[in-house]
Amino acid sequence: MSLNHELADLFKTFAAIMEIKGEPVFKSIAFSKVARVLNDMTFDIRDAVEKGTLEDIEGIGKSSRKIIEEFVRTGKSSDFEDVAATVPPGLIPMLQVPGLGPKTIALLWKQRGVTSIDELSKAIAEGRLEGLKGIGEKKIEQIKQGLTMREQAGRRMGIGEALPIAEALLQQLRKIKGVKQAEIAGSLRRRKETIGDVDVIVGVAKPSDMPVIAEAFTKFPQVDRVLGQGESKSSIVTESGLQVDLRIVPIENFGAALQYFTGSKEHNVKLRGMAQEHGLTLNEWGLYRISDYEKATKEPARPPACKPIASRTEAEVYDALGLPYIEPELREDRGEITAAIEKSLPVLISRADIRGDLHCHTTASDGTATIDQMAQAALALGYEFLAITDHSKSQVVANGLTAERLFAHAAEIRRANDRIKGIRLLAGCEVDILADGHLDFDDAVLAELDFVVASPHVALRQDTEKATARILRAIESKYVNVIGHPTGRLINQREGLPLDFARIFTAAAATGTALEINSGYPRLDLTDTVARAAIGAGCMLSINTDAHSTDGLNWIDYGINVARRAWVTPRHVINCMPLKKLMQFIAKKR
DNA sequence: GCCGTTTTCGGCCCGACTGTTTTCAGTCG
Repeated sequence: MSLNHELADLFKTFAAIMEIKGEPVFKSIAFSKVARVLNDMTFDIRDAVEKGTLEDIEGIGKSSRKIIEEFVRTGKSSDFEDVAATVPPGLIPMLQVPGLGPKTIALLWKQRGVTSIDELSKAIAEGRLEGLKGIGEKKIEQIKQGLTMREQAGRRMGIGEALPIAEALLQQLRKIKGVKQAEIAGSLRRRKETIGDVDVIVGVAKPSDMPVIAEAFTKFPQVDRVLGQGESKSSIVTESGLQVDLRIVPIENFGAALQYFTGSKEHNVKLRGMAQEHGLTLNEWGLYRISDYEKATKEPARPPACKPIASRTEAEVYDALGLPYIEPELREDRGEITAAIEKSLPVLISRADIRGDLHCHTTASDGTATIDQMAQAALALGYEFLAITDHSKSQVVANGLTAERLFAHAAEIRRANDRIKGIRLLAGCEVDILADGHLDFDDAVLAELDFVVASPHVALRQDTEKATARILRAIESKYVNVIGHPTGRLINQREGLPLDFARIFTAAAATGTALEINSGYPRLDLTDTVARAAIGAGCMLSINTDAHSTDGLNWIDYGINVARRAWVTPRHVINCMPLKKLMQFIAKKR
């Protein structure tokens, strides 16, 4: 784990301890924010310590600066250790149990001596929780369920699994009578790589339809169990273990609800702060004048009885706050609100900007489709070019090509290129970057190709120095056009190479080597924050599917999602270049 | 604890739901 992440964990734990100790809530919010900032950061926090610029980073103040400085110097924080010593460490994971919050945890600890999840289970089994003030029978049952849920849920689900499930539910919802509009909200709409649960918003014309729809939703065939159902809200868990929360609102309030539940929480906190500066208040029902809103009568699950300034669409809400529309993928409180105020939001890349795929496989190595089939599939997507990049010889399990087979394959790609009209096929290879940075083929072989992707596949547990030197060496090869899945990470499965990105970016930008956003799930490598730092450093990116079948080419959307979260525009991506410009990009490096 | 084109003090986002309660506390997103 990198130093940044170690520190982020420290601040996260620090914040949790403060919550349990009942310290003023804003203190723990402040430290949680420091944790988030550290997690999102793409440079080494050591750099800021050395330059003395720590306090220039938003969210880091005097206290957290001291903690970070001491930690960088000594590998520990005495402030943290002092506080941590006052609370049993087993209490912190208890915060992840649904239904258990800091107040209840403190109560269980002080009144019943419960100091860990295991002890909590035991205490419940032995009936030792009875007689606590504020904890009744139902609460105990809720905690019990929370404990089993936590065991089952474990980690967050990847977007590649969650999105298809959510979209199927959406289609079913749209067919229910009375549903005027239905959209995915939450982190899934922001296209985060993993999600905790799915939020779906439905707009209705008639309030009387709301409970009917809430109930119909709980009867969908893929529902495994119902967690709760109210007037305007239901919560279910699908057979695949995905929690889905449905909220139903009058269609007039749809935009405000969609905005509110899309988040992120941090983005919304900033927006609501802005609203207040204008004498307005923003909530899930709409944007209101504070004076109107305070006088209005309010009922649960119904909009307040006063006229909103904006509520029908998200665009109206942003507009009324004096902002242009902010794309969901940007709503992470990573500078998008400032950019919106300054009218400098990026025009994000979209599917229509992609002119071709530059990394895919055929039956020549481990793909399932032929050159012709892949070419036809690419044509059907409207592509102008496709690079066929089968594996090199080290990838024995993937039927990697020897130099002789590669030459024959390249000749076949070129014949296909002559035969198939309307698309340019590039004869390429995905060559292995070996552990020491050597490529799997020497220059004489690579010189025969039109296009080269170089990727790490083995030795993915190297330290930063070795791993960085390895990738740098590949970047220096004049035949390498793209570094494929640069870190080798797999979501929820493998950390990947701990690269020193600043050095990688400098070399990639200087040599004209593109860095890949691999669209294949669970790769999605580079990640959003790293890709954003890459374009900030002047690098070109390449968004590719690494498809092993014709269907695989459709995964491009997942790579585009990452790119959009990274503030990427078409001019940052070589797949958006017209063919002629792409060929110039390749030629320039040789 | 952090922050500041009204500021170095005094704010810091908001509502629904649940459970345990007669008016509120805690949790969640």
